Amino acid sequence: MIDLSALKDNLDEWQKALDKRGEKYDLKKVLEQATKFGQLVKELDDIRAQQNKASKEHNIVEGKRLKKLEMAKVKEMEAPRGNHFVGDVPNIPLWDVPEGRDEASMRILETVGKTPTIKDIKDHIELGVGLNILDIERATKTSGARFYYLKNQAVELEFALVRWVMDLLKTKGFELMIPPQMVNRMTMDAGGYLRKNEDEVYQTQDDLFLIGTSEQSILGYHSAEIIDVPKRYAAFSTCFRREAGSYGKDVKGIIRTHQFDKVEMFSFVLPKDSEAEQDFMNNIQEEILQGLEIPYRKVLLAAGDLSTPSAKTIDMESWLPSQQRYRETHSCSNCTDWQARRANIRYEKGKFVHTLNGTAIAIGRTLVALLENHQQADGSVKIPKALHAYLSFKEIR
RNA sequence: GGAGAGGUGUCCGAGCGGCUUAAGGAACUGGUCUUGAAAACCAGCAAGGCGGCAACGUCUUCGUGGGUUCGAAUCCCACCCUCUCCGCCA
Repeated sequence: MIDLSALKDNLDEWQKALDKRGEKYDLKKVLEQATKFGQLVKELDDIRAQQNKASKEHNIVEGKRLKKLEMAKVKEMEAPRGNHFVGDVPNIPLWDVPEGRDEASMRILETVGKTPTIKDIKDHIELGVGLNILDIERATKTSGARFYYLKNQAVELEFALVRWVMDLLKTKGFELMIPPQMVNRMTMDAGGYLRKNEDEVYQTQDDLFLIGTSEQSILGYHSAEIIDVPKRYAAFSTCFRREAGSYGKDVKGIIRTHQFDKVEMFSFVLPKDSEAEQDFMNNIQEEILQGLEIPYRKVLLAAGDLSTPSAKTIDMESWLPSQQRYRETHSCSNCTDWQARRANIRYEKGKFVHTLNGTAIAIGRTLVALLENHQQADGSVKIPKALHAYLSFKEIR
């Protein structure tokens, strides 16, 4: 949630920044509605004060009169929410986030690694199926589109990747975590993944939601607490995404699926440290990609591509030979105080922390990049050196 | 899933329609005393919102959400969670 008192002082500036997202939010009206709501709260408080006094004096007649007033006021307050509700406003993009959306507007910050020259490029499906480490067709039988079975060396490879990354993050000062993969409504909403994003998450009949990223459960871990910062967590979890609205996109293969495993980094920091923390996370992501010997580029997302809670997002896009283009495998967002306000996480009384989240490794897409970039002419795949200590084989064939 | 017992401030714990402004302990903070510490004694001590420079005022919060009532920690309904026992289970 955005800071209303800060909004008052920065109305024009914030409106300009928010407009970069390309969505229409009228902050002036948001402020007006919030102010009006604040007045109603005050009026209600006054009525209640009188009413409490009357009850204390056992003044039944006056009490009855005030109760009617109170109920009317409550009704009045329930009505206007909606149109310009402050809770619906996404985070305000930081100053250096470019305007617009999609490829044309994002800023490529850096391109690292030499893209491999491969004759007769095979895509990850052909490679994976040929090596008997991936089965998508049978997953369609059991579960439908956008699911897959990992098999044999791919399974070992996943465990090796997770273990390698966890070891690395431990040395970087992260606490390791395996969080709940279902969270309640309050936790999901604090993260910013309900309301207009609700069709993206799976819901159960018990009003629990399957997490789309462990970001959601880690945020909730410290909700309503005053904590010492910085605090850093590295969490392994399966992630579930409905992928509603992405019909036709990436239908083939395992680039966009309903379920995948991921190690996520999450930091709670002082407001003044959040920019540096994003650099810190980016550096780790680059260390991981370099360790995997995958060519990548670093991209500053445009405002229109930001998720609701994010004020600034930097992606790492890995080279995919079969598509001859870079595709997102890592993402890192500075959510400033937006999630912390909703989850009520402070570093001292009345002062909210900043939260950041970043992919350490997302198995599905990383597997795609690994298979395709390290494929050999005979259909086998070389394993990068960094993982050798974690595996009993140096190639998949 | 079944049966029973519970969920009260940092913790323990009383309260079961208006004497609660949530008793009483413990812990914590300050003070007296002491060479120092402990003990003893005195005082302070929940969080959040709103108004105010402040003193202060006011509202909300006794697992959560509804309801009854002028008035609810207390009564009613639903749900959640914890503990004990049984069943089931990786």
